[in-house]
Amino acid sequence: MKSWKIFRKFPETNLYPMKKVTIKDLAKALNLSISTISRALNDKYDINPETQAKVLAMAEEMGYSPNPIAQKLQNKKSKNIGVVVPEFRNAFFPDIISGIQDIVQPLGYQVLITQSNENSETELLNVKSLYENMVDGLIISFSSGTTDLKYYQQLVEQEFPMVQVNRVLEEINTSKVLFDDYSWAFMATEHLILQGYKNIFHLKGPKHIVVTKERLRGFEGAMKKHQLPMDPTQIIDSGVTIEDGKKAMQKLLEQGQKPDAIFAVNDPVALGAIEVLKANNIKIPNDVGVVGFSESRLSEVVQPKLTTVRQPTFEMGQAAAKLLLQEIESSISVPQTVKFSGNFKIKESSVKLI
Amino acid sequence: MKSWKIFRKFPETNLYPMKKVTIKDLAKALNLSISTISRALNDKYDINPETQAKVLAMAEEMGYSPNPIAQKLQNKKSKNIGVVVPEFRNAFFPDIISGIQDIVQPLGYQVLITQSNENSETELLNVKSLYENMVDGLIISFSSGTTDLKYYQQLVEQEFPMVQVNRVLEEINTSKVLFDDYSWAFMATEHLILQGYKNIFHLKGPKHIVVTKERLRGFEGAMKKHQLPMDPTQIIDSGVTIEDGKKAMQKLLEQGQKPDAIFAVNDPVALGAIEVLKANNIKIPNDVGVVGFSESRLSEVVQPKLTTVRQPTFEMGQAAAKLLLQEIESSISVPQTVKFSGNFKIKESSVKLI
DNA sequence: CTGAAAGCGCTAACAC
DNA sequence: GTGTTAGCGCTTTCAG
Repeated sequence: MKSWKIFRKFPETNLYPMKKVTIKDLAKALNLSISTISRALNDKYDINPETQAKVLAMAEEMGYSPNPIAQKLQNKKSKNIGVVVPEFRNAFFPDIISGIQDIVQPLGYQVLITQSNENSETELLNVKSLYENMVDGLIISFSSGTTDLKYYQQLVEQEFPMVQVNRVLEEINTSKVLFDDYSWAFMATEHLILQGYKNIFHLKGPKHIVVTKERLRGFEGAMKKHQLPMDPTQIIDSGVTIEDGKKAMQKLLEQGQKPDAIFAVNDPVALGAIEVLKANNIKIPNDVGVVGFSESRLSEVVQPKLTTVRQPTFEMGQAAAKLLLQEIESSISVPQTVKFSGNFKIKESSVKLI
Repeated sequence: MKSWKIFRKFPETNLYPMKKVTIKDLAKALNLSISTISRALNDKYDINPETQAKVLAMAEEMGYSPNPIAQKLQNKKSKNIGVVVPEFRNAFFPDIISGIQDIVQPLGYQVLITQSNENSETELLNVKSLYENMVDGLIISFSSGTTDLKYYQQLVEQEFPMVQVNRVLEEINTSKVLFDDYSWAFMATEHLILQGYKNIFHLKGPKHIVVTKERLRGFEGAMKKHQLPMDPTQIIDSGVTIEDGKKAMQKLLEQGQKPDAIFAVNDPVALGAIEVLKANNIKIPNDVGVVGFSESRLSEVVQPKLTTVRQPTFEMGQAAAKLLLQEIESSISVPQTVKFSGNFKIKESSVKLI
């Protein structure tokens, strides 16, 4: 077993490589007690400035750096925050994470990222591990299939700082950062309607995800507002990947359905649909208009360019981080919900050419 | 300051929520010494099976789970492994991470992921934090600009388990997991040549990255083999993003250059080039052929579909994890280099239509 | 087979 | 101002 315990002494320098230097070593070197060292290092009020200067100098010289493990054991605080996301194959969560880091790093917090592959068990393991490793708080976005909330509920009861982003579970009472999926799905659908499309189909995402439900609701709302006939067959179960989009579109065509527009739950699904449409020689946007919902950077690349709702992922990450820090650093904290707006990128896929 | 110290007692259950239960509590409950408890929990040889059974049962009942922080402080082992990547906006590193998790999780290791945004300072912070938090080993892929290797060299000297993937630094003597960029760049270029393209340009990546150099070398090798004239102006400095590709292509056209094919350092750059070509009404593949190098899932989406080299990212992650575990769990370990092969996806962008 | 005691590196009363 | 001491939760000698 090669382990941390191996520290070879280098005769040339007579130094142990890297941080073997502890507070004790400093104490010995300066003929002071370890508590004095600790006080100096932590800039306590009851330390003689001169002593402190000496200690700091020596610490520098000997390359001292504190052992965060020992500090955690003592303080029950780590200056680490944990992040749990279901996937990062799309740009969505990576961007959120960047936003989190942007806020948190300047304040000296370290971000530990964990990915659950849309698997609830892995997710639970990740959360437990993060928690037991004493992160000061958690930013979490749940996997699509998570139903066993016991552990999470316990964390909440215990007032463990936590905020949910995007893949939110209503039942868990923490601060939440959301995108206003309803309104923007409404708008996206309305855009199609205003462009003259009438027989609009929605390729729907996984059932239990709130985001999915909201986008569906937005779709239905817009259809209703404009009194377009709507039939359950216009809502197609799909998923979140290009593959899912392909399958859904394929099935739709095989069943002889004739949509004149598609509102997809997200961009990858929209792209899958586009691919199938193109393969079947159906022209976009003239035969069929398509609108997506950004979760990736794909919309810019596909031809025709995809009309889509852009979400401020980076800012959502920032918001989540701010809420979490607030909760970590203050004793009272009421769960808040922040809902973000996006913007609508109208491109070729939904504007008929004359 | 809300902190870990807050544990409210729930009168209904008379239980402290979650793991407040320590080895001590178990000892008290069973009237045994803490060392006996520890032995039982750790399945030591010198424990009475019956005692052990009792302890285990009680641990279960009281919902005991060990405090990993305390264990680390004692053992200097954490069953955590740290991962440092420069970015995860492309699918490349996420896929590698999935591969790592695939190997490591079944063995009870937890993966701590860290992202440096191509920033060497953040990278160093991440590594330090991971190291000080006593991960058992590190899988690292360096940022493009990293030049200060002191800290990393120290880690190596200290025989801290470490393996490099993809963004490798020659000077750092650890196991390495690589893709055979040279051969596949060679092959990609040769493919263009065999398709009849002659005036082939290479959109090159960032200078100091080995991967970039290897792909350039492959390009040059193939050109030389087929005795195609090659001029320094055929090698264009670019970057790694779509934007970089656009700029490079734009500049190239503005300078009046007339390539009949492009070999791009990666897919995003290829896509950028394609976009500019299309905008200038240059037909792909007939006027200009394009080949990329997969680092994303974009190649499937663009039109025309992009010929590209696919890298076995998941497997590379697995390999890195295996090497690292080997190093962690055995005392002797000679740095090894594993070089992966990929496969070549020939699509529309490089096959002239007749 | 089990218990007592030391110690991992650090912080925080409590003395002086 | 500084030193002494205890203790965070755990593992590991060392006795018995």
